[in-house]
Amino acid sequence: MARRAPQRTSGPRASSRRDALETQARLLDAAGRLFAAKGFQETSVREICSAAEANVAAVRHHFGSKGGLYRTIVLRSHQGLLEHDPLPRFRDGDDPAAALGRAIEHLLRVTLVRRTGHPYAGQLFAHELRSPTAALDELLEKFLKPLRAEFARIVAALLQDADSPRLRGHCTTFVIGLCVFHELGKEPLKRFGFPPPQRESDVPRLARLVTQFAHAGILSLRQTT
Amino acid sequence: MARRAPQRTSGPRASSRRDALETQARLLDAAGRLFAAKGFQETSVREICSAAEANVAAVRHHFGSKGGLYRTIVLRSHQGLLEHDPLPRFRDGDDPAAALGRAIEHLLRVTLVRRTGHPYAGQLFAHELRSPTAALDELLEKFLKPLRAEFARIVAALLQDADSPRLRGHCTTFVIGLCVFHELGKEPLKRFGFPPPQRESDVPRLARLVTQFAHAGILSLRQTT
DNA sequence: GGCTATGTCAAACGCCCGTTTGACTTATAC
DNA sequence: GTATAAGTCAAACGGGCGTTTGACATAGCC
Repeated sequence: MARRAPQRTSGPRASSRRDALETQARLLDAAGRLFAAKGFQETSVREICSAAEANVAAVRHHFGSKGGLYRTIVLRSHQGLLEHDPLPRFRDGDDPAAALGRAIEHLLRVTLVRRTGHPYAGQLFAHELRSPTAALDELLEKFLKPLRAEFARIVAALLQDADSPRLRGHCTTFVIGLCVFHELGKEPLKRFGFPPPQRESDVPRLARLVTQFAHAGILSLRQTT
Repeated sequence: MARRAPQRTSGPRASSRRDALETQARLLDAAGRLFAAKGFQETSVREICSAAEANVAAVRHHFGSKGGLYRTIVLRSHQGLLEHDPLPRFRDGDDPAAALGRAIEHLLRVTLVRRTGHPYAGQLFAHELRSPTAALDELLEKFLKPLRAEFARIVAALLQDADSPRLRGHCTTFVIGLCVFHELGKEPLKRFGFPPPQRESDVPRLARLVTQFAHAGILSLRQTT
């Protein structure tokens, strides 16, 4: 059971606190990129550490575990999202149609485009929608719940007298689905020649189409049987 | 390196061709259920064989590999789908609004409800949409492509003079997204208190809402800027 | 009878996974 | 100077995975 002593092959390495922060940063960067591209389950610790030029034990040392690293990334992405792209608030008296347009453009943007401050939030979020894990109810609670509530308020204003919990719920699901499907169904859409926009500048055009479509849909449900 | 001889613990088992078919059937049944519930990657061969009361080697013997078993299941599900729930065809002269309603109800039904003849097709399809693998382009080609083409023809008829490849493509994506999102986003929807219908009898009501919403949305895009 | 093909089984193979170990190096505190 | 804490590293641990092995049992055929 005698453990062979590790043999130093290269020269001595620095190990100050500053190096530690750099290692953490490299791990966060590589892991964020890989988790966003392939999801938690499909990304291995060895893969992350290889990309980050770090030792596998660094994950445990700095983040406790693979899950801890992932949680850190999701949390920071969400934090960056809140800071750089706050959800536009719909206030009483605002034009609900305009608010719908703003909310849809916002959701499409943060879902599809790599934004500074939270470059992977959209893809991480999409992976969580696809297959939520226990560790990530937090994301649903902190991000998706307020987002859905915001859409629901706009939808309620548009439905006017026809508003009811059931109808509002369905409409809200429809609108969010219209936006999120572009990311969720990205792969099949690509294969059929309709790749969702990835550039900032292409979002408004799609947002206008979705908004017009959704707005007309909601209004039509005011006269429902 | 001497391999210990396997010791028979229970009495002799029959091993006729009829038994073989039964074993295959048990494997297909258990694997279909598990693959549909958890996806290919997250389901292990040992798990399948345990549920099917079969030996792990049976998978290789009857289907070549785990992938072969999965391919068989996807293929049979698609076959059953074609036989039991053929896609309603939109013919020239049909009312496009009615055709849209039929197509939407069809897609919601086969996606959400466990149908006899292909009980797992919808969920298997959703798993493939989430994370397609090379082995399953076949499903996209055989099922999703004709489906999308059918929706596209209905959309084109509804758009009338405003029809263009780009607008038709977007509208088609919107409509399919509206239907499929109920399955793709099932988990979050459940957590927010809006579980998608699982019973046959609940589908028409949702289908009517989606159809009205989508119909109004498409018509509104006839006057686009 | 004997022969072959087919099916089943427990056990093992080889690989990859996340995690852990313990020696080593360095920065900081006393 | 010495002790302590922090960081890095190669190597191993323990377990799950899909797959493979080879003995054994049975069915159909000569």
